[in-house]
Amino acid sequence: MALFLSTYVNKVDKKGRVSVPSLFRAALETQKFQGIVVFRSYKHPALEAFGLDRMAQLSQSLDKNFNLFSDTQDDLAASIFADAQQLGFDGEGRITLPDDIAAHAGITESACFVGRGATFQIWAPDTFKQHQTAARARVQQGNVSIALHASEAGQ
Amino acid sequence: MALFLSTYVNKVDKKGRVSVPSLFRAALETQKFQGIVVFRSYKHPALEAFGLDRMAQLSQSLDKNFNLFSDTQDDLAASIFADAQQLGFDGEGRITLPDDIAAHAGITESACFVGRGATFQIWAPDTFKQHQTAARARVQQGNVSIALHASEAGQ
DNA sequence: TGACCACCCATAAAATCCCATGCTATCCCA
DNA sequence: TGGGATAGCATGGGATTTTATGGGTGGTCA
Repeated sequence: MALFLSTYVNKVDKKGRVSVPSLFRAALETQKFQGIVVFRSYKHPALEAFGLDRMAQLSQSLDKNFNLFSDTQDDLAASIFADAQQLGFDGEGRITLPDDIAAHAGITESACFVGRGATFQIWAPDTFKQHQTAARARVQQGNVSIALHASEAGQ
Repeated sequence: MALFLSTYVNKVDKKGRVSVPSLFRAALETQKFQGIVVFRSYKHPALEAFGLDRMAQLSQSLDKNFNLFSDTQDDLAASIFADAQQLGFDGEGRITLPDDIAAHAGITESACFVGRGATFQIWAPDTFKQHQTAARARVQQGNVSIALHASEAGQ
């Protein structure tokens, strides 16, 4: 399964193209569709992204557990599928960000690719810097125990 | 499962390369990705490190239920996965420490690899010496419970 | 026709590979 | 037991390749 780590800032050129970081591409190279799926985050001024395989998985899980999800989550899922776009890599491993999607994240000159394990996000660099600082502070203040527990359970 | 023991100090060359101690490499040699994952410690001016397999497991354990909706997970992901870097070994078993990561630990000329069992840490040698001395002093003062607690929590 | 898109090629910077060297610890044999 | 040979490891520097980035071109579809 794909694993996305680290943070990369790449430039967006006049045509709206951005290089997807090489290691992210490597994490997806076993998939049939050479590209990514992107949709607007409902919670942040950012984009959520991952491989097409995972989108198929998400679809299955929602389908199977139809009754288990709340109406809210159901609506969320629906909006995700409606909003999502498949963006294929060009020969150099770039994608072209559609305008509306880029606008939601405030992306203009450069885009920040943020690994989140099984998925990643795309932010405007400045916006992400603020978000990350705040998130790190919250983790330091209280919820470290969860992180340590998960880490110890891992191996 | 990987096991990291003992402490080694190795030099960082002009290009930012450091040899990973041979026994640490041996502990990872069964893994597909020949290299390590490194991220900034929350508690110390040091780096946390382990194999990619362990990171994948951590990702899975956080990801079990397609939890796109949890705030806590959001913060954790932003501070662990986004911060982590995959550093591959070169032909001689070295990694290249990125500047920002090295700066967090104050590493310049040499790096100190500290085995911690399933994981290890990377410190600036002097900083680690002080840290170790301080920890020992706490024990000598009789405040054993605090010392033990600190040690268990991720020193 | 004109906007858009999928390919193709060029280039500079950065990461990676490759080979050489010295040191140390280990082995081997007299 | 001593001393030379040997193998593994850390280290250094040059060469090569990958990556990100920029621009061009021809085809496609409205």
